[in-house]
Amino acid sequence: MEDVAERAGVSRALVSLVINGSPKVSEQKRRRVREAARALGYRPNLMARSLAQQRTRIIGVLVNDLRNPFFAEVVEGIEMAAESDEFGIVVLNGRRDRGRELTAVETLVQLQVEGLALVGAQLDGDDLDEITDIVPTVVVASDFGWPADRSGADTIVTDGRRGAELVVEHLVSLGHERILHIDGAGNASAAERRQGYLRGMEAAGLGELVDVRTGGDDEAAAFAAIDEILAEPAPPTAVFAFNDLLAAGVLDRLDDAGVAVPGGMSLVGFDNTFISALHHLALTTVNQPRLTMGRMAVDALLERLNDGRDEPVRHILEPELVVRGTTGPPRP
Amino acid sequence: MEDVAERAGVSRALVSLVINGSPKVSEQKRRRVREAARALGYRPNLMARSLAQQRTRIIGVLVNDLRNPFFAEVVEGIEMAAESDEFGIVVLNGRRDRGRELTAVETLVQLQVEGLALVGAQLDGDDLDEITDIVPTVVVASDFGWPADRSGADTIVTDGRRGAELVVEHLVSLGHERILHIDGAGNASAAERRQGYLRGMEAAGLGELVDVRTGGDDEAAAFAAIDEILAEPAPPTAVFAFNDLLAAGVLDRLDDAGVAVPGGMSLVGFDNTFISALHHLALTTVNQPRLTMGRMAVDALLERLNDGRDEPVRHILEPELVVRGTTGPPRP
DNA sequence: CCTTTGGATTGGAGCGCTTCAACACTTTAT
DNA sequence: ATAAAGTGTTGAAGCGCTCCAATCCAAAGG
Repeated sequence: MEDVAERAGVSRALVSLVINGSPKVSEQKRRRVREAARALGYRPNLMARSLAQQRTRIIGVLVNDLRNPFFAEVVEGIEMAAESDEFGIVVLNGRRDRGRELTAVETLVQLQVEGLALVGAQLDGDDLDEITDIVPTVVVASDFGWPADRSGADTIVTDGRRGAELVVEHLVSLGHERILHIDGAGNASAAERRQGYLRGMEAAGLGELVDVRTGGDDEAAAFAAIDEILAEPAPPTAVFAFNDLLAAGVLDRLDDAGVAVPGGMSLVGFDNTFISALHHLALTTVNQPRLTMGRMAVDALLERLNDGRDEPVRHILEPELVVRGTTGPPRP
Repeated sequence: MEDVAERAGVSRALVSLVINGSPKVSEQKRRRVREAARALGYRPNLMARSLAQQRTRIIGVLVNDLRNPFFAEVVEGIEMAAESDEFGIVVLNGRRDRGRELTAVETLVQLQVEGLALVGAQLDGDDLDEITDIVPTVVVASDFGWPADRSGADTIVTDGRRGAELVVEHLVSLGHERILHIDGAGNASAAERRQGYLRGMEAAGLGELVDVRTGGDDEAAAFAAIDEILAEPAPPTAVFAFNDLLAAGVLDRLDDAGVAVPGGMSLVGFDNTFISALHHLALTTVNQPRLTMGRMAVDALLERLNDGRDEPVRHILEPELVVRGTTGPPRP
């Protein structure tokens, strides 16, 4: 910067003004500075700038698992929204490990991010509590709910309970009764969906037939559960899986076992990732508006940053059932 | 930091030493500093540290498209490798837009990243050339090749040409002759694979039957091409798609048209993403060792950073054909 | 007892930038 | 003509940290 100033015959301060597009600089000097900068290949040091400015214009994003297309798309939504508000984002990947998530958050905080978006985080309420004290935080696509969440974090979720109810209603309307739920185990959204399933079953008068098995959040997690139920005397006629990835795993296993879908078994996923749309899978699922969620997350953060909002906010989006080819009437 | 020093009754310099785990600090003071830091909730400012230290220990990652699971996994590989070498990474998403890629690189450079990994970048040789002058760069999963790449960048790729040859050989061995290639359009790896296809066809004495159509890199890109060929009098008996995503799109379209796979048409993808492994797709494809690629990318950067290597290096990994269920003998 | 030695500690300069008060110079009002 | 009010420009302080050279102190050696 020194060099640029010298070459342009001005002070360092003036260079700074030009770089930052200040209006109060004469055209002439502006040109000369621009030219000198180009000639010297000058690029401002973002670290130094942030330090001096006392702000970074960076939003930190912690994502549960980058390989899950659902999360990847939420992140894209956040990225696009941030970009339009002239914020940058730094994405860190928790890789499904709470410990890693914790250190990632620590890194982001030390990086001085101005806001934090936790996408599908596995942290617990205490963690969240601490984090919120340090930096404006929005929780996306996972719900700590009350009382776990006594923090000041904002929340952007699709209503997992409602989504699950929609699934059950759909299956019931097709005539299913023995509906199995393979859940998301410890996953942050698992509890909500499980609850929705239970309520849906109750509401349909199927409380007796409730059956929940432990799953997880990827293809492999479903195998054991499916093997189990197929070995039983009266297997369910429909399976509601925690998410699309899991559902894909279920489909594979049913395939192996020679069970037709939906002829022998109906199957529903959750998230409406592009996978479910592949015709060969044509998975009935529940849509979550990912891009909107990203947008809302950034907006929530910005309201705190710019408008000084202080009270936490919860946005609960409506899920939408997407009926495709893996659901049909129960086998006789 | 000032406050911590005061509370612990030491100088700021000492606090710095403790935070950075210097061995030359008495146990007693170390404890007092630690305690003061905790009591005050002190967290070092990474920006300030980097500025003072004149290094960031950050590797910048520019990724072509986060939604493509292939890239997501390469990024994970880079992340894991970086982590084990005590580097952080900052991931920016080009979202398939060269302009965005350019500004992303600019941002990363200004962030003072110590190395740059371009994953599937669409930049051209000139761009790359400029970038390499500024920061150590490794190109992963896309190959600019000579002479486009006269830069000093390192390259980590799976041999796309060889991979494509393997595909053709496999199809030929099954008895196919009319083999169509739907390419990756402007995608950075498209040229290599196209070339491999051409060479494979030539080698099999099928030069006359070569047929390449323009595709892209996601599901939708294949639709037009498939509609085209199905309308022709003598459609091919096998399709080799640029990547798995594209292949999934092809599969969908064939499905719509009532063409059985592999009965009516054989189909091969590329990348061996988890999608191809889904039994319902069971896509024959070509594997790329993603985690290894990430590891090698980081190693390449570190060799430049630590060992002062100066000459560009090219690592070309062996692709591996993964035969699944979408390939079989041609229809009669 | 005084000097050496070596480990522990500290002051202060410096990293590259922003920003604010102060200054120089024009233009306008009086 | 002089004061007042702009315009453009600059010097210097400060952002939070690191790190070097200098200093301090206690133990060891003579």
